[in-house]
Amino acid sequence: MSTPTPPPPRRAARGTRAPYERGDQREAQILDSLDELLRTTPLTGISVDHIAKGAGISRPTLYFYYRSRSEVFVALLRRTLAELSTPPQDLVDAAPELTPRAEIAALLRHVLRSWQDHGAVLRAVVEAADDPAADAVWRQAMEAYAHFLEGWIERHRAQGTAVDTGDDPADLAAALTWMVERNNYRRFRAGTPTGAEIDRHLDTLTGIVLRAIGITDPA
Amino acid sequence: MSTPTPPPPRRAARGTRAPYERGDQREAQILDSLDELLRTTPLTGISVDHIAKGAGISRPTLYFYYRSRSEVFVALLRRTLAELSTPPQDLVDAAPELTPRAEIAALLRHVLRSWQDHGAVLRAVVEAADDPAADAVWRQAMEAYAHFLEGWIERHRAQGTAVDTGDDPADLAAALTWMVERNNYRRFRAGTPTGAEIDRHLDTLTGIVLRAIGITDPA
DNA sequence: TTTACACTCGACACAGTGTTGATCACTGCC
DNA sequence: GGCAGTGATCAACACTGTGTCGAGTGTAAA
Repeated sequence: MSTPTPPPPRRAARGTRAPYERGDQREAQILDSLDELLRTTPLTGISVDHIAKGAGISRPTLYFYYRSRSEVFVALLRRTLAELSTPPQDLVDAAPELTPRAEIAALLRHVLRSWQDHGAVLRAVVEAADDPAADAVWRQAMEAYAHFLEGWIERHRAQGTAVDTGDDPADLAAALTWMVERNNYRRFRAGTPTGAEIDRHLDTLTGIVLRAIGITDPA
Repeated sequence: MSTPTPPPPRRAARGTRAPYERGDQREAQILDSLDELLRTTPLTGISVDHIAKGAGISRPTLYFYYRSRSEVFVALLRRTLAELSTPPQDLVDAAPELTPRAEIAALLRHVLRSWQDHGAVLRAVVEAADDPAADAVWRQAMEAYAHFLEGWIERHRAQGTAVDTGDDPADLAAALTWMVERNNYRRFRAGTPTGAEIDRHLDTLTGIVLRAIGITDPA
C-alpha cells in the first residue's frame, strides 16, 4: 500500500563481480531483431517468437531478458531515441548566424532525418499509442521539443521578432510539436518520400510554424 | 486470379421476401456493446467475447454477423461518423454573416463537440492506426475536412482576405487538418477537459489555423 | 572439485481467435 | 396441421500466441 516498488530487474543483478557479459550482447541482438522485423511488419504483427528467432534464441530465453514484447519495444525505442538525440538547442547553437526561418527549417530537417533513418521504429511508437510505457517515452521526447520551442517563442517575443499573438507559448509550442509529429508520421507512412517531396513537406511545415508563431522576419 | 471477388456478405442475403428482422437489432446491439466497452477500455483490451457478452449473445453468434473484431469496430466507426457528420459546408452556410475567424472557430467547435460526444470511439480509431480498414475510414473522414479547408483557402485568397503564402492550398489544408486531429486526440486522451480548457484549446487551434493560412481579417 | 550463478529451452497452462456442425425457431406454403 | 427452408444460436474444436516453471548446461571463481 505504501511502497510503490520499482519494477524488479528481470535479470538477476550481476553479482559483486560480473563474471561474463554474454547477456549484453543478447539484449542487443534482441533489439536488433525487432528493429529488423519492424522494417517490414507493423508491431502488432510481430510475435515474441519472431523476435526470438531473429535473435537466434528461443522464446523463453527472450523472457529471461525482457518481461514482455512491450518491454523489448520500449528498450528499442529508448536506444533509438538516444542514438538520434541531438538536443535541439545544440543544433541551433552550432549555427549561430541563422535567421529564425533557417533555424526552424534546420530543426525540422533534423527531425525529418530521424524519420528517414529510423522511420520503422518511430512509426511503430506512434501506432503503439495504447501501450502506456511506449507512449510515455514518446510523449517525453515530444515534450523536449515543445519545451525548446516554448523558449524560442518567448525569446523572439522578447526581442520583438515575433508578434505576441496572445497565446500561451507553452500551448502554442505543444500544438505545433504535435502538428509536426502527426504530419511526419503520415508522410512516412505513405511510403518513403523522394527528396523533392521532403523539401516541399518541410516548406509547408516550416511556413505553418513560423506564421503560427508570428515571426516578423521578412526572409 | 482475375476476379477480385468483393467480400461475400457474411449473413445470407435476405431472401426474396425478408421473413424477419431480428438480425438488424442484433447488429445494433453488438455495436452498442462495443461502444459501451470503449468508454472504459481501449480497443486492444476488448475481446470478441466481451463484446458478445455485452450484446447478450455467444461469441460464435457474433461471428455470424461480423467477420472479426476489426469489422465490428469499423461498423461502429461508420455508424458514429454518420451520426455526427454535418458536412462542414452546411455549418458555414447555416450562418452566412460570419467573419473568417468565426467561421473557423465554429467549425473547430463543431469538431470538438464530436469528441465530447463520441470521444471513446474517436480515440479508438486514432489508436487503431495499424488496422487498414479502420484507418481508411478515418483518413477519408479527415480528407473531407481537408478538402473543405482547401476550398476555403482558395476562396479567401481569390477575394484577397488571405495572403498567398506560396503553399499549395491542398498541402496546407491537409497539414492543418491533421494538426487539429492530433491535438484533439491528445486533449481528450488526457481526460475530459473542462469548458474553460476547451475554450482555450479552441483559441490556440483557431489562431494557428488562421495565421497559417494568412487571414488578413483584423478581428 | 565443488559451488554458484549466468544462461538456455522443452513443456506447460492459459487466453484469445475463428470455424464447424448440430440444433432450435420462425415463417410460408401445401 | 405438418413440413420444408432459412435465420439464428452455441458447444466444442483447432490453432496461435503469451508468459511461466523447472530441469538442465556451461563457466569461472573458491
